[in-house]
Amino acid sequence: MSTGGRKFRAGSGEGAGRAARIQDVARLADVSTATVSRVLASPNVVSEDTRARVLEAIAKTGYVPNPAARSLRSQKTYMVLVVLPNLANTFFSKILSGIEETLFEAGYGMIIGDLDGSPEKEAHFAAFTSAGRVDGAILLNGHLFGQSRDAQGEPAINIPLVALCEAIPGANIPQIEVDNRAASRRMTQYLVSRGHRLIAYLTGPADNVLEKERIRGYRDGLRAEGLAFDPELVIEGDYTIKSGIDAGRDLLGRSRRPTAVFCTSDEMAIGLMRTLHSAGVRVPQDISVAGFDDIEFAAVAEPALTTIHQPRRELGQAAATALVDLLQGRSTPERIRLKTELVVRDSVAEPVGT
Amino acid sequence: MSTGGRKFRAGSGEGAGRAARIQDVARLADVSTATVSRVLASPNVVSEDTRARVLEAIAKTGYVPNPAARSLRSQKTYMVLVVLPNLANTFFSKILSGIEETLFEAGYGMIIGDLDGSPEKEAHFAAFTSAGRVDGAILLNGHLFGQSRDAQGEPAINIPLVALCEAIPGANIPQIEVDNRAASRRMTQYLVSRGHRLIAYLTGPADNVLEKERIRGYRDGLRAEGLAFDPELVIEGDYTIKSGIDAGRDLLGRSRRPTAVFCTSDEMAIGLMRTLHSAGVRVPQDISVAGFDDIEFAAVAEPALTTIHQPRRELGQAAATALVDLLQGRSTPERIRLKTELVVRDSVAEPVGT
DNA sequence: AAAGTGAATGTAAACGATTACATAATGCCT
DNA sequence: AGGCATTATGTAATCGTTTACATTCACTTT
Repeated sequence: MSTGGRKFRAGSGEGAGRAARIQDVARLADVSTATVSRVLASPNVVSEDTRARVLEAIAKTGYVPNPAARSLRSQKTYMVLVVLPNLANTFFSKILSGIEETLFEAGYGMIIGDLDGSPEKEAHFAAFTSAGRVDGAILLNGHLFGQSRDAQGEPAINIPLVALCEAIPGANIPQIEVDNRAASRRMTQYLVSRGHRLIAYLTGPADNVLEKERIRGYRDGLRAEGLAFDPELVIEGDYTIKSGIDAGRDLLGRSRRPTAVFCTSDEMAIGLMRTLHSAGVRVPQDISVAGFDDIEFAAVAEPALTTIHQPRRELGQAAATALVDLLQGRSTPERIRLKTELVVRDSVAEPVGT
Repeated sequence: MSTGGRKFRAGSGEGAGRAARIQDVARLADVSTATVSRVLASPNVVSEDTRARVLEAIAKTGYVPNPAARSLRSQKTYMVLVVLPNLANTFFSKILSGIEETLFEAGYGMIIGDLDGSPEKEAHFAAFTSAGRVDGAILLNGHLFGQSRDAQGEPAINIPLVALCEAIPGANIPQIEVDNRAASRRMTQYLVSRGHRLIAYLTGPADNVLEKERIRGYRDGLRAEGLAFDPELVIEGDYTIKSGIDAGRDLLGRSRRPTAVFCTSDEMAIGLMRTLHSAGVRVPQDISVAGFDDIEFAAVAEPALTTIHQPRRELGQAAATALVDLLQGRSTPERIRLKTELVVRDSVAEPVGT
């Protein structure tokens, strides 16, 4: 068979008849379509034997409700949009997994909106959402769809939203996150406790709410230990391995070299370690490196990375649960904070001469 | 504000009126709804000034077509399902990125179906698909939804499908993949060319079509170099870091230790290297390790991993393009093969004593 | 000038469910 | 026995599009 035209939809004639409709079921069970609908939506209101008959007819016909019709009438889509800054980022995969899992159990589908740094895409997903293609959304990007507002001053998007990981300032929506500030402080203090005095800080995008929290934690930790905050020691990255590599170069070019680097993502930490290693600088003997997230690769990096563990799957689950609660008219806490943990591995040691 | 009940849908009264419908636009532009619809679907058939008037009305009302209604009537959803075995697997992220990107440009949304090893989920997505919630699907899992068939013996799912990465035996659908066999052979021969004679092979699930191809390539390579295939040297994993770690333990326990290990995923290779390193076995001096995929972490692993590069984004794009072609009634090649490349880094060296 | 053509638009019937409202049947109470 | 809940079911309007078919009008063509 060559490259001829291809269509997979069943031909118009033939046996493979159209999918069964509610009518077909109704006819077969000798009831009205309303009853069939009720059997599915609120089984308790229809009598036991009718229900049995209908269910049998459903099984026999292989009936599955047409979602478009259902959605049109009931104004629900049973779809949730998950907006994230960068799908290719390892950090998100397990979170997505957790979201998907929970959503699935609740009968919702998940649509992924990968922003990938494009404002055009953001606009698209905003339109997508306001067009009613989803019942709700989980936002991992710290934005509120450009917060456009319609003529009345109402938020343009008025479906349930949940902010995950990154709080959205001024948005009156539930937030699921970890205590970034506390975690960051904890790591900073740990580094100090190991004898470090000159601790560089490799941050993600600085305008990031989450990063603002973390850098606060870093400064908290410094202050608590009686150390001064030095802006020169702060380097801005974008969470990627590459930005870790670049930061490493920057650091190596400096005369006053820190004895430790605290990175706000494991990927950056791993990239950084790569640069250091290639330059013959040993981790942790010459420079200690700490990460944030505890992605799978952190444990198998060489040296194994000391980092802050984020419960990624649980974060996803919590966000999805909150959203589903909202969607089903239940209440949900304003803010959910999950615990992080400092996991000590091999990338941090005492600096020489301490 | 405390944890009270929350609903975000706009209240029934008030200004924030319902979204504009096609009726509203039609009224405003003083045309019929049919004309409005035509302006959107086939602008060339409506006269220039009418079109202008309608477009203005659309802009003024902020009209966005209701997807459920559109879908109900036209029997299209503009949604594509992507089924994959494990969302948490790094290998897929960039593929998904490529798919999403291409789908997005063509005006399609992407729904992710994470199988996560659960047959229950597979059934769910099959039902989901046959319920007409998506126009097509990309299958990364090497299965065809349990190939259930309806009474007529027709395949249960009759929408356009595309198999990505993993060919689906017996399924008459386009396949997008790399030449696994050739790639595997290439790596094997490279290993031999570096002086290895005892090359262990860490495979993914053995019933996997893709793995069957790869192990063939491994045997091809061995044979071409005059070496015997030894089943004892084959270890089965599941692509994860953990299975690499386990395989490492297995290997270390052996009396007849291979000088090189070829792993069919980078994640396994990295896990394996971790175990070796922890046991004091040096890579590549004591044992060489090769991977497959060339994920981001391969380049920054320690030592940097010699591996087979798969064009992941391009694979995703190709699959999405093929599917969109199908969806729009165009033809698409039966099979698309993308090129892999052997990327030589630092994890393979000559064995001592060669 | 009658007939035929083509372009632009309108009319109204689908698409397949949900659900407010109406109706019928049953049992209970006084 | 008559009225009143209560329960089970049916009737039909509705959701917002798309699109087959009909109509109108302005030109050609013979």
